[in-house]
Amino acid sequence: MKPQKTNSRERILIAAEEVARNAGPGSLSLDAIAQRAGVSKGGLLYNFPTKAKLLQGLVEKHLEEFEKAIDEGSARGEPLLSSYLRVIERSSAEGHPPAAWLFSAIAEDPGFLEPINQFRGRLLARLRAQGGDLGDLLIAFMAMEGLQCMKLFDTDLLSPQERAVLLERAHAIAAGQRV
Amino acid sequence: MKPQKTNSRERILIAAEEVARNAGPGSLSLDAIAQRAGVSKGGLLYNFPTKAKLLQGLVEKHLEEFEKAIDEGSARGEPLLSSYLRVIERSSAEGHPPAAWLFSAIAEDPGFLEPINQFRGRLLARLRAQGGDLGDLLIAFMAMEGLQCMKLFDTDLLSPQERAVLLERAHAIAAGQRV
DNA sequence: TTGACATTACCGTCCAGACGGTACAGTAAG
DNA sequence: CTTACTGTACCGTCTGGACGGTAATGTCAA
Repeated sequence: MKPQKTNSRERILIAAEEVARNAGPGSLSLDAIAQRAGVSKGGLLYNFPTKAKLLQGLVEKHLEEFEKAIDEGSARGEPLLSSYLRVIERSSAEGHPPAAWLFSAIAEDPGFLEPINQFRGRLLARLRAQGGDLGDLLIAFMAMEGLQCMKLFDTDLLSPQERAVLLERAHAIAAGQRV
Repeated sequence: MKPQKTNSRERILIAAEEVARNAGPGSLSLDAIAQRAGVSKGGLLYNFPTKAKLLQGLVEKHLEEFEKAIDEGSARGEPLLSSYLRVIERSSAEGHPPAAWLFSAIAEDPGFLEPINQFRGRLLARLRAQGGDLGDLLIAFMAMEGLQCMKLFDTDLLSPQERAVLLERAHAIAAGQRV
């Protein structure tokens, strides 16, 4: 036997995302996740003692990845709004998996939204602190929220050209920011 | 006996919204809805033969209300974007119940999003047809989508002043449209 | 006017299945 | 001896939905 140490956690988290995406958020059961992860149910519950902990793990994982992606650009001296824009842009363009698991989490307990909302609140606070025209900032920020939301709902209202126009406009606004 | 005819349907729909809001989207069970609506489970299933039909009823009801609210302003010669803006504004300001039931519906079957997405697609098409600067239109539209999404998640990232600034900006953009 | 019957609009109970979680014995690697 | 599991068996609960009633209302012929 080859116990893969604690990176079973990662496998389980990824399996959960896949199950939610393929079988629908309503079919995100522990059995299904365990099977997909190639782990016994006992093993799953060894890593995540409850379903709530597992969902929390999903939320944290995604928040960490998102933050890392933003700080990456920020470290390169990019304006924060531009970093945010770029991350949204990339995840919006790539066939990135829509976070179907989020719907499971919210259905289970709307409290899972709190860390996400806090994260978004902190991000907006950092943006506000960078100065520039408030109206410009807000409309660009909210438009990006709208884009992300569209992705979450797996919709594509905008044509590629339109998305390009929108992002160009947002980038122009971001360029007006002080770094 | 006083069978309240078909307006039991309405009562059930409203009860479902309340249950989802109060007990959480994960607790939206037929029993809970029936109890809240003051109807037996059998009675509920008489009006909505399956849970899916009930959720479909919720989607349709909301889409109808939304469309009515928009057309109301449109009939007064308002630019379409302004109507849309006004509806979002009002529902965003009022302590309007966040549509927690939507999460139940999506968890049950992501297909429930389709009529909603189609509706939004039609709305955007109508907006495009009105002319005006595409970048302006898109950024205002997406910002409103973002606002609506925030409401759905029951978050309030923006202060009242900020929301005012945002809406003023959006209205300015809408004013540039031909009627 | 009245009785017969059909329809409508519900009631209340029951059930099979799924789900989260527990318990526990075993096992292989370090 | 501990860590990191596997595998199976099981439990209590909840849920959607099927089903068999039943009272009020509507219809229509005699």
